[in-house]
Amino acid sequence: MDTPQKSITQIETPVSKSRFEDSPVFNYINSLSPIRPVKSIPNPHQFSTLNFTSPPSVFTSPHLTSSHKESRFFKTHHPSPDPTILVQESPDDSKSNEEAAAEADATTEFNIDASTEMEQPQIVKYDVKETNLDETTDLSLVPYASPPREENGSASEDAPGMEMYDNVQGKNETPDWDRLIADSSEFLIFSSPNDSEAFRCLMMQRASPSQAPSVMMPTMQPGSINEPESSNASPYGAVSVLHRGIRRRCLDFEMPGNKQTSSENNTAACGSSSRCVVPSIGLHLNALLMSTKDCKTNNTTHDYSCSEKYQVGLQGSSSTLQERLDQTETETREDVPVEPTLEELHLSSPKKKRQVCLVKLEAGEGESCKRCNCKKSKCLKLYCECFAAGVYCIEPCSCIDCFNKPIHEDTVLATRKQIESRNPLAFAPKVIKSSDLVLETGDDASKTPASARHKRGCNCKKSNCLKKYCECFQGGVGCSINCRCEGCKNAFGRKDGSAIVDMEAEQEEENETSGKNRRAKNQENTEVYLMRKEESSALPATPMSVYRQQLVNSCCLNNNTKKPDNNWLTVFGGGSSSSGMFNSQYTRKPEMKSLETVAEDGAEEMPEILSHSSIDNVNAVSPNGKRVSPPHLDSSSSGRRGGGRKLILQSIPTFPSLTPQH
DNA sequence: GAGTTTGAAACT
DNA sequence: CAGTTTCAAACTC
Repeated sequence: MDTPQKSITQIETPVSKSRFEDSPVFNYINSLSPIRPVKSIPNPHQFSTLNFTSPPSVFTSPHLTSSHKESRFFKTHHPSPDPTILVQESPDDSKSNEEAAAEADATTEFNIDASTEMEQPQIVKYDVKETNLDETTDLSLVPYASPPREENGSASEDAPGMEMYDNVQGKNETPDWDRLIADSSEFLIFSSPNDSEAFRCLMMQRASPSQAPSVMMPTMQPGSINEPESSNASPYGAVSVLHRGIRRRCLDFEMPGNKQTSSENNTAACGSSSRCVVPSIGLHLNALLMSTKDCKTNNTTHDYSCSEKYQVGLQGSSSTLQERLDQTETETREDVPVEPTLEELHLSSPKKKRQVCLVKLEAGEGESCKRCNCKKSKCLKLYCECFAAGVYCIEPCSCIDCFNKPIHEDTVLATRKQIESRNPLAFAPKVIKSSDLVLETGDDASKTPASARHKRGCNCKKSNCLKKYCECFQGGVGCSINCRCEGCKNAFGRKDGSAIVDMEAEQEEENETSGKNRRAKNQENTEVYLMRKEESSALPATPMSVYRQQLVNSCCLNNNTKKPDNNWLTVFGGGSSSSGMFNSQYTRKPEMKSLETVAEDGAEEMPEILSHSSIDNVNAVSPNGKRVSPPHLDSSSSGRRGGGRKLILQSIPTFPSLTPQH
């Protein structure tokens, strides 16, 4: 198996690059398109600062194979242009070459991960270009990838949103049409940034294929590791590097509104709890699968929500990107006031922050709000929710002696690696949230516990799986045969396979033996349950579903080329990488075919397919051996199969072993 | 907010 | 692999 290093070497080698560009295929492709290849800006320093000795991806995780991170790397970079950096840089072309070079270098550091030779030059070019963005440009409006386009590109009118690129980007560059198209669709996501940064983040995650590795890796640049996070004033070369790690984290949670004023307080925004509102992308697919709930929840409890605008945007038929852009910008500015409210809500006090988070979490936003309170684990154990979720601890965390920070990257990586070696699935989503539609369909599947399952099952003894102590319950899924719980009364589905119980009945039962407080708590649980149930019914209508599929697709497809083994992890972006910090989601169009083909039931189907498969495989490959027996919880699956839904397991990309291939 | 309970994670 | 300890979240008062 090719090591990333190998690939990198190949890629970075000028010879390799030129060879590629000179290849008949390349020439042929060029001849077919009016688009002219953009030569990378000659930059002698381009790779000079590269540090190829950067720690093995923590995330060694197999998905890190360079072959997977490439394509959209620049997107990862782009969507989250460090506002700080931008501010520091000259907004116009007056920027000195030196600065540009420096930026290019910084970018290149990121690009180490990239392995697509073809993109190499473009990446560099883009980034250099990026520095020329008018600082007044709302970053949120800048497409992840702002493919530079050729000066006289004649296709501008044909491609919606091209004007946008013109406005935002400089010219002279060749657009990568494939990317443009893809980006356009993604860009639409931002149609209403304020409506749901969660949504946006989800997409960012999706659009940040290399996020996983890059999350940590890029920040590992020498000299940056020990750089205090507050060192905004340091030369932006270092800052940019440093901030990349931070930004990664911030990015995921950063709210659109923050972006707006990013030039002023972007740094602060990084520490802002506002991020916490958003489902951290890249995180466990659980969050993705529950994402529709996010919208629902947001609609009722927050100012920003998933509105139909997304649908409009997604459909992309009624308005051009530019229009969407303008609208978005307007909306973004209009919604600015919302931010403070949320901020207040979250920052007023740690406790409060957490509470809000909890609400979110309960609503299914998953790890996005992970905030720990670790005191002894240094946030380097799975006890730490942040660490477990694959995200760095952030300011709102109340942890003590925390090592789960970008500056301790090495430690984090090492620890993570260690944990993964012990249990490759340690960082995989605990709950494989499948379609909640099961509750709705009414087919035999509904007679069985939710198809979603806790990966390993719970082991509750006293909570009866009715409290959040129970991971199944917390994950909003029913207990399964995998669970070793006692007295299971999981409202989402009992271990014994009985149908989802009526929460109200359960409630009554509980109330009879509980005091008021307890009743209130149960009410909370009930709400969670009901919300999820509601979500089920609304699932098909939510635009999120579309993205869910995209996300899932990326997750799956990205690992498509991996060796067959551990399908489950493949599905989830590769176990460890399913989490924000280590997540790797790539989009490889050609590889999407298989899954798309499978997804005959539409967007909603994908997660389910994956989930089912996942479940099967999870148990099959359970590293700790605790749950190696084939799951029998698939009575639901079979039921669904009978229901006309095709679950083609073999179509699911395989998953590479989490441990480095030898 | 302090203390208790709980069950996963880690350890032996 | 089972038993025990540690840990931090969830929960209670």
